[in-house]
Amino acid sequence: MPEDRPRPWFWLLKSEPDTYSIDDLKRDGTGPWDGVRNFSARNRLREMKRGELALFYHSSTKPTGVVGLCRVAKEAYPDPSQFDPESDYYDPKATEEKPRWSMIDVRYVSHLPQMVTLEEIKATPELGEMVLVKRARLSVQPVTREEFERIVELGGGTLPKGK
DNA sequence: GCCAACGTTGGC
DNA sequence: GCCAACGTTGGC
Repeated sequence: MPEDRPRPWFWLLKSEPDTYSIDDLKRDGTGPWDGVRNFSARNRLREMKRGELALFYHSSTKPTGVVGLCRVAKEAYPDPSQFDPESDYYDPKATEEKPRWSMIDVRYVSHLPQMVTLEEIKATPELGEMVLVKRARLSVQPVTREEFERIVELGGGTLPKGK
């Protein structure tokens, strides 16, 4: 995707629902997106702008797929768990002066009326170039506007207006 | 639970 | 800077 494409950009965020589900985010209103320990995913987090929309994807469940929408509530800041030796996400190479890992906050927007499964996405020709299909393991991904809108449509949802 | 794909580390 | 070894993700 060209870097000069106009804002807003669109995103896909993966979470295991056993860890943090769309229902958890709905309950919380705004939630932390932390624990990312992969450099490309982190770099994507750092590109995300407040107000931009993301597809909320449930991974490692049956079936996997997009279940709803959220938006960036707070842009990237240092993930405190990297400094905490007690945390699963502790990184001994990170220091307060030179943090390695970032997190964002996201705000709940909506559930899609129907989940859009990975199977469905793979079966939709216009979605064949999605990062989700091409680089399955990346947990924070860019999505084109067209892909975003197509998935919302497949899920029977409506595009949220404004910020 | 398996295992393919792929990201990261570290020796050279 | 390459690449083998190793670790992790995530669909199935």
